[in-house]
Amino acid sequence: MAGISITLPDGSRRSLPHGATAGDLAAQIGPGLSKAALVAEVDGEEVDLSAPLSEGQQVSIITADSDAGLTVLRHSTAHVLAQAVLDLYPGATYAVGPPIQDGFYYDFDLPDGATISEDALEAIEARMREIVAADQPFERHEVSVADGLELFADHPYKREIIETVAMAATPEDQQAADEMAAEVAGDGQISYYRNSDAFIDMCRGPHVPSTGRLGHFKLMSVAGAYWRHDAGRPSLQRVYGTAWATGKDLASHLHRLAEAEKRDHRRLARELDLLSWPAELGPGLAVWHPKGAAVRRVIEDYSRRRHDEGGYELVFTPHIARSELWETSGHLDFYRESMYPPMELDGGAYHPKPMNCPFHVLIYKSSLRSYRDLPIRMFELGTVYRYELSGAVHGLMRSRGFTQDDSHIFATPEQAPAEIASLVAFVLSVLRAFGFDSFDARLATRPPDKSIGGDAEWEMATEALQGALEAAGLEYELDEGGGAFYGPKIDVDVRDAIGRSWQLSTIQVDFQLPERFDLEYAGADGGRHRPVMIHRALMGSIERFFGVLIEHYGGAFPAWLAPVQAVILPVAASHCHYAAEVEARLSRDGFRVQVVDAQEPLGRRIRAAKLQKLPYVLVVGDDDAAHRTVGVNARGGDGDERGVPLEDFALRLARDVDDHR
RNA sequence: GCCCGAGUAGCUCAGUCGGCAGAGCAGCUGUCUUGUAAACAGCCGGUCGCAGGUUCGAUUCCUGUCUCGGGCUCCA
Repeated sequence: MAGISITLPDGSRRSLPHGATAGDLAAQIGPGLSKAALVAEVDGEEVDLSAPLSEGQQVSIITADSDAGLTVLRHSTAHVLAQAVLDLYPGATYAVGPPIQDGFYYDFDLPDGATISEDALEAIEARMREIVAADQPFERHEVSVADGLELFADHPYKREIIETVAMAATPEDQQAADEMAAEVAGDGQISYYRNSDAFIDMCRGPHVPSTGRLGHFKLMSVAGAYWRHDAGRPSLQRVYGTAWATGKDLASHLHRLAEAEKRDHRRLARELDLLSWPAELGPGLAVWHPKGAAVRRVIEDYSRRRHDEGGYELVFTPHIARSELWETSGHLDFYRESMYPPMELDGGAYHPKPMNCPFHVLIYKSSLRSYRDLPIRMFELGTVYRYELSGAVHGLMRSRGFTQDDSHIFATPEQAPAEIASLVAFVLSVLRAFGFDSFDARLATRPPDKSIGGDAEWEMATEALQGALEAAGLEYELDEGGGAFYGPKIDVDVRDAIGRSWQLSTIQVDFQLPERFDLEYAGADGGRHRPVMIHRALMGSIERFFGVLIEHYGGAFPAWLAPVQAVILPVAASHCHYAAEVEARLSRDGFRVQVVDAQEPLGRRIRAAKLQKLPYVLVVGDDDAAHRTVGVNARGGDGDERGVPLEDFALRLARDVDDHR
């Protein structure tokens, strides 16, 4: 009897009877794999386990251990969510439900504008568990476009997807169609999955064999979302969920979320008295309390010092400027909706600045520059104001007023590559100083449609950025066409202590502003030439950087950053005098220390200090006063050290600060 | 800006099916004088986010509005 022969990922071959499916193959390989198998990859394409195999194919069985398997699992769970919602809300219709990071969502439109409340999630989840318990098969079917339209006659969003995919006429349609194809099928056929008499969903697939394979999920939240991202289209009810391969993975994900919530900088900002957002100021505007300001000062001082050492010159510029400046710079053209409106006075219109660049350009233009002067590196902690959508502001991470650690480098085209190369190293060095050691970078290249500058310039700049990334040994993603219209850029994200990614740094080459402001330098040939301008924000904004630092450290700042480095606790009132002496001694070296007098029991004061997450609690009593020592209780240490000579502690703290611990 | 949800003491949160507003922590005062994560007692503390409406009466119901949270969009 003739069979077929297929190849496994390890290169080995297997024979199977005609008509055998990927599921049969998994079963032949072993019962463990058969049980774990979710879908298969056949000649590079993911298919259902029920798909028949044919001669000569490359087949690998995908389980939930892989990202691909997990994605399928989440996608299938989204289908179960849709089934449950359509079941529980008669008349509801569904839009799209893709897998996303950590889980999935599904968008619904409920009859009469009804909404799904968070309280309803429990009931939906319960229905989902029934569907899982019923172990319904995901059966794949394919029909023609016409039949598909009929099948989904009651579901306008699905019909729209079919129509968009099937009838893409213009390139715009084609783009929309490509996006939606992920939800459907291809090749003139509409694929859908049926997992009970009552429920079908259009989908390209593949899916797990049956709902019984799912189960480690949890519905998380409800939100509004527009159909096809368009504010003019209906607003849908989006239900978010998380799904994992095992209960253990799910539990650890939920644990991570709980940890992240504990680290939320808005919560810690209040608990540690760092800053607040008075409603009186308006959204996205914070006031820095003394303790937050103390940390900010360390951050800024460090930044200034590094820039001094790096050959930058510090500048200051005002917060508002005439609208003419913003016309010249082009901001009023392409950035107006993010700018605060003008203040009219003295016959002029003044806008708060959304960026510092034009000011630095004017400093450059204040005199004729020679090639001998270049590169000129200007640095400013420049506060800018941007009108962010009210729904977009988020603590320190997204605010309406913030201070950029902003640099603009003016260089000859020949100097630009070396400048860029040193910039990447500079950026990483400063970020590392703040305890970040894991980075993700993106190189964004020339947009295909419209951009300014010559091909040679773009190529030079892009190569320089790329070379800089490689020289720094930084892995990066290529964002083809993702650059600004005025130049290519590198964005650097840092990973924090619990693995989350934050965009901080950006290095952008700009061919535009030098043109717009007609910047020149006198070259060695005596002729006038156009300099290249490089924008660079390293921390991005001091506010966001501080927010990321708070969450990275969970509020437990290393000694060099901590707003209070040590609190000094006299055991009893009789030790207050010595405590003051210790305070004076440590303050003399510039340390940030505080005495808390003995009006409350020692244990209570220790607890209060610990809750403030201070690096050191120093306890001083009779023995210490007699021998000029301190009792040292270090954060994270096991227990306390008694009788530490005061001078030794001062040295230890100094070392911590030097080493950025 | 849009969708959903929430605003009660400085903080975390109860509560009022429309009828004098509650706790813990924090703060203050007193007692205690303390050696490594919460001493004891008492006190203060609220236009129940704001403005209208309905009602004999609104913190509670309705409308509007502001702020916050989760999303969409956008971004440092």
